[in-house]
Amino acid sequence: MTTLPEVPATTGKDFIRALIEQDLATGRKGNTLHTRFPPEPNGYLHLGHAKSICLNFGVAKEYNGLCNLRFDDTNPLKESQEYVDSIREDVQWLGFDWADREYYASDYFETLYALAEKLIGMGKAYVDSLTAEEIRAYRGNLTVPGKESPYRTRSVEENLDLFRRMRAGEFADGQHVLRAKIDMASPNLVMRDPALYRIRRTTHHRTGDTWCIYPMYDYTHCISDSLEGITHSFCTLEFVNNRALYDWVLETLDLYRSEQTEFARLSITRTVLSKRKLIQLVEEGHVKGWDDPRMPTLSGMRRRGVPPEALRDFCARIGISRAENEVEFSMLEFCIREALNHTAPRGMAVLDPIKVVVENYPEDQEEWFDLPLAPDAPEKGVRRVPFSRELYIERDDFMEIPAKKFHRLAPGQEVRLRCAYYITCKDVQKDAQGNITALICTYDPESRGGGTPDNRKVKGTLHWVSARHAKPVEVRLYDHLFLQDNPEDVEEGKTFLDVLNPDSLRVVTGYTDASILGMTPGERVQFERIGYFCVDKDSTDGTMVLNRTATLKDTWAKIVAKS
RNA sequence: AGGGGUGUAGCCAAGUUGGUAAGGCACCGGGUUUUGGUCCCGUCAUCCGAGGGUUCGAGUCCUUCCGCCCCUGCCA
Repeated sequence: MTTLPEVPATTGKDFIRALIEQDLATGRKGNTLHTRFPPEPNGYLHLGHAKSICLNFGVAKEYNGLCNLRFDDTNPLKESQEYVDSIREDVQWLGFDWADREYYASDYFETLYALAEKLIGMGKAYVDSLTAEEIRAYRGNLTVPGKESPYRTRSVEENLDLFRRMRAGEFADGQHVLRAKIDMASPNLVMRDPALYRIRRTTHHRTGDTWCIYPMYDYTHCISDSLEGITHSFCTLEFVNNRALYDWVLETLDLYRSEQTEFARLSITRTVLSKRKLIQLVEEGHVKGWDDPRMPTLSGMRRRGVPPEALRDFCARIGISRAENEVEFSMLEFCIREALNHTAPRGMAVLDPIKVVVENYPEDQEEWFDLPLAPDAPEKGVRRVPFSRELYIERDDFMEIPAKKFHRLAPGQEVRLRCAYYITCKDVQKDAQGNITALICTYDPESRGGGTPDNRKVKGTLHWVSARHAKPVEVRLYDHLFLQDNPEDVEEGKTFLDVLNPDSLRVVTGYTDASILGMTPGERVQFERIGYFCVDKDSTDGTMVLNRTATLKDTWAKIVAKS
């Protein structure tokens, strides 16, 4: 028997997985894949990060490699422990584990500093004393090459002395900066003597006041990757230009060559994902916090009731490529429903009640019906729901003058109450203003359980709640935060805030049976014919609060919309 | 304008030595159904940003052009 060389089946895979398989097959980067997820702790993680997390941790898992969690904490002005904590929680919640490989760029400050001195010694870095404005002016622009700083020719000794004194705190913020000596005429602006270190007298959330100089991203990231033995360093497309510097630093310093590969960042219709805009939504009070269920943050979606597997599935479905993209929100919605359909137990609740009086049902009688928790898996058991003479059904499940194809309740029409009885509407009661106050119906005792001996068909099945047993709950109905697909696409003088959806949150009182009250925060339920809901942490002993995670697909609404 | 990236259906996205356009979402049509949910089946690119060329044959090779995105932080 002959063993043919393994030909990596790269077809159908995204370009990153194809790259990995090839590298693993050729041994070009060794035999163990090592990636990292490198967030800056300056905000909460959102859907865009989920794509990166699923990529980095995902490929590590698929190819038997490792993925580190590394905080890119080089700018103490914007970073804080609060963000570190939320990030750790969110990555874990998404379902990934970094074991003991939790690193911080700040762990490498001492090494980074030593390597900077080495660069100076090699004549590859110098201390510049130009002001920030001057540096900007000297940089030139897209078409005009930059000019060299007059301080570019300082001796190694002078540079070393100055740099050490920068560290020692002898200078004011902004007085000096350490720059790489590369090429002020490079067509790639990133290579025009980029800053490596700046002076910043700010307390760092981890290193405290140990340092008053902090390394820049471009210098820190590649070295951190290298020190951790990262084989593949994935980042988004806006860093393509920075790759030249990433490679320059590692090559010049003769360090292990981690390799950067870029992919397109995620954008989704009806939402914004830029950190700046997300912060603005929170700070200006357009939402109630980072974990507001309308936010595209992982904490927001978690609170909304979105299961982590839905997000992982979503990331798998959208794929990875280098083309700019804007994924339709419906794709996410599909993944959420798909995950919830299999896992959320069923229940019944009426959100906009109208009373039904079953006039031939004994006033003092009550009975209990079994509602399957999972219609497609009867073995999962049932929910016992009480039935009595007076019930609530949904207001829009009744039409006095039924529209075409409307097969719910209407005068003279018979419908099924889910798992209970068939009822027929006999009369409509109204108040002085003409508002419907109650529907007088009769039931067919033969239809107990929702079917009849004569196998008579009814066209509609309605959800219901026994009025006497109904428990009020606060229901928060969420809708898109923005009115248009692309919230950034606004006319001159307007911003994304001008297209905020004023009805993104509607709070109503819903009615359900007592079994629902036993649920605890985070628990999910599908209210049949309405949608998926999740118990909110705002729930108290007195009132339960439910967040609507997603509606069910509504074919009837579509028919109505068309006519 | 200099450098870089990218263009396959409404959206995402496969397509790796050139051989005659995967899959998913959405949409539309039909079936099943005690959720107008789920599930099932079917339709949906004579065409791959545009033009020219090479070839028996091109989304794939060559060439010209066009669109969109990124880069002028002591942010990441």
